[in-house]
Amino acid sequence: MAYWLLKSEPSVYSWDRLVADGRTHWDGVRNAQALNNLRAMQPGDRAFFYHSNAGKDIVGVAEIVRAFYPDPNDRSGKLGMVDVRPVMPVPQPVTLAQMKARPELAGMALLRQSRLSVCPVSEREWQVICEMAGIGPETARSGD
DNA sequence: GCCAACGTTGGC
DNA sequence: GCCAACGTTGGC
Repeated sequence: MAYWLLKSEPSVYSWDRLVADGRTHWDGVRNAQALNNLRAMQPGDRAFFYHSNAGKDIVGVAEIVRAFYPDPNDRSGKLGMVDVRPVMPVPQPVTLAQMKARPELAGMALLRQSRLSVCPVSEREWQVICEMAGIGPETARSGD
């Protein structure tokens, strides 16, 4: 199982909306690197849900429930999406500033490439952030 | 194939 | 609102 981080502007698609929807298509990704990350996702993988621009914090944990499949509306055949569902909100949102302050997280793709909207997260990074968020990593893993 | 101009993302 | 850090486009 792999770990990821999904960015979304709350004004465009918020965590609350994902919770209300119960499941959604994670589409609209155009950046080649972000698309590569999407393609690597497998059902059961976990992802932090990060609010960009407004908030700038991790507010929830989501699960990949369907691997990459092509976007039927894309003629180029390159674009695609995965399906995700909410697992749980985090008791303590973790801000970008808090993550920047942790040496263990200095290598994070999120911090190194601010424009990357779909980022990989290492197991170590996942554990550190879960701790900061007030959730046990095993809780985030088993879900529900 | 280079590179200037332009567009976009997202932190500040 | 500004701007840095990209990515993309198109003329040459």
